[in-house]
Amino acid sequence: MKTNQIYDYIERLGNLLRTDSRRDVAEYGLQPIHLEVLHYLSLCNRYSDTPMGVTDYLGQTKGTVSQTLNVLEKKGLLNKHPDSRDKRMTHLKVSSAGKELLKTSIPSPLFVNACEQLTEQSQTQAVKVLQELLQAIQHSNSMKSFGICHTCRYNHKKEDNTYFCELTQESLSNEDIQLICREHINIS
Amino acid sequence: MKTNQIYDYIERLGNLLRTDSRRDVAEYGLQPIHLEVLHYLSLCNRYSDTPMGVTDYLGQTKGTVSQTLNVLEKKGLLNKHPDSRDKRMTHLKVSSAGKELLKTSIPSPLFVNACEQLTEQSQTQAVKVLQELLQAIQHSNSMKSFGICHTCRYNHKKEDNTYFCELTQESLSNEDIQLICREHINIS
DNA sequence: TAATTTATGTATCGACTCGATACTATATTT
DNA sequence: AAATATAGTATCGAGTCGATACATAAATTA
Repeated sequence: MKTNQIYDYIERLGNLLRTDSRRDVAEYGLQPIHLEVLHYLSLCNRYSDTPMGVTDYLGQTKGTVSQTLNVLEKKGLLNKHPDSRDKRMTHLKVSSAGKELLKTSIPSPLFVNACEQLTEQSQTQAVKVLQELLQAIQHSNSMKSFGICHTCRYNHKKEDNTYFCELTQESLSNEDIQLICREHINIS
Repeated sequence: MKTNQIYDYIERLGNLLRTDSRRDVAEYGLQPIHLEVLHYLSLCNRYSDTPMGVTDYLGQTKGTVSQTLNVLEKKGLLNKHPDSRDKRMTHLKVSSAGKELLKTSIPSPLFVNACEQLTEQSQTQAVKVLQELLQAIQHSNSMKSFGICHTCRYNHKKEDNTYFCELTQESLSNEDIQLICREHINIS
């Protein structure tokens, strides 16, 4: 069992990335959490781009998330769009300024420098191992997985090469199925 | 290049661990950062157990660290010992209550659950890959490595099987060389 | 030796996160 | 139609964090 070693490395890496992120976004008057929210919103699908989606993903309370979103909106990094059917819901779209910020800050320059030093083989192994670890954490603690449609139980490929979600009963495009979803449940 | 994928996984894992840690230590009236400080102090050697050591490790300002340490001292999780030679310095020792807290909280139950699901081979690979990644980050950004003596340029094994640090010019015991050091510089 | 510079650490302030609580409004269920 | 569940907001207090200013001790230099 190498639990301790692995934990220490993950904790250390997470700390370094967070510290670096703090330094990086300070000039925009932002906090690490703001960048993480934008990052999530840039990756998730239309079922998941709501305050509750962010709440589930980041594991904070909805009140906290509400405040964070207000900051992002005031800074013009985010736009709110009321849902047309369910008037309780709000969809959150990253603005062009927000996308610009993400482009320069994620992945952090610190991290890009480092990854370039690794061999292609090491990188492939890293992806595999990290994915395995993340899935183990999510599965053994019955957490939401926030995966993409490709690995989701609800996703069906239709004869015309488009996709269909059994949960929402909606067709999904090729772009759709590459986004992460808060309703995602692993196939296996 | 899998930079984006690897970054996303590390960020996600770091977030999950941090969120879990927040929930975990809340009942003691603590924050994630407090546990991280205690964790560091439980792993570092006598050259590194000072407020400046913590400052370098966590990448915060010394003012911030000073406050954090006061909280830990007030809670009885930490004791301060003035250095006998250099009167500017203070050594920080985790108290027995602090050690007890660490034992139950690190690694987090969430993480232990997950690691037990991984094969021995996966764990070995994880350690290897994460170590490689961490070293790449530290090296390509000329950061301090905070490694243990075994991998340090300053460390020499003597004929009687004890160790000697060329930097501090002091003998080191078998226990000493398993602790992390803020002066550590990789051999290679 | 004396003066200067550097290093360690503390104190205080303002901006901000975060959770808790209370609240409104809309959907859904009974 | 009434009760309940869901999505989101508003506000408060405790606490992090960086910046600035400050005190003391050590190291360097003149």
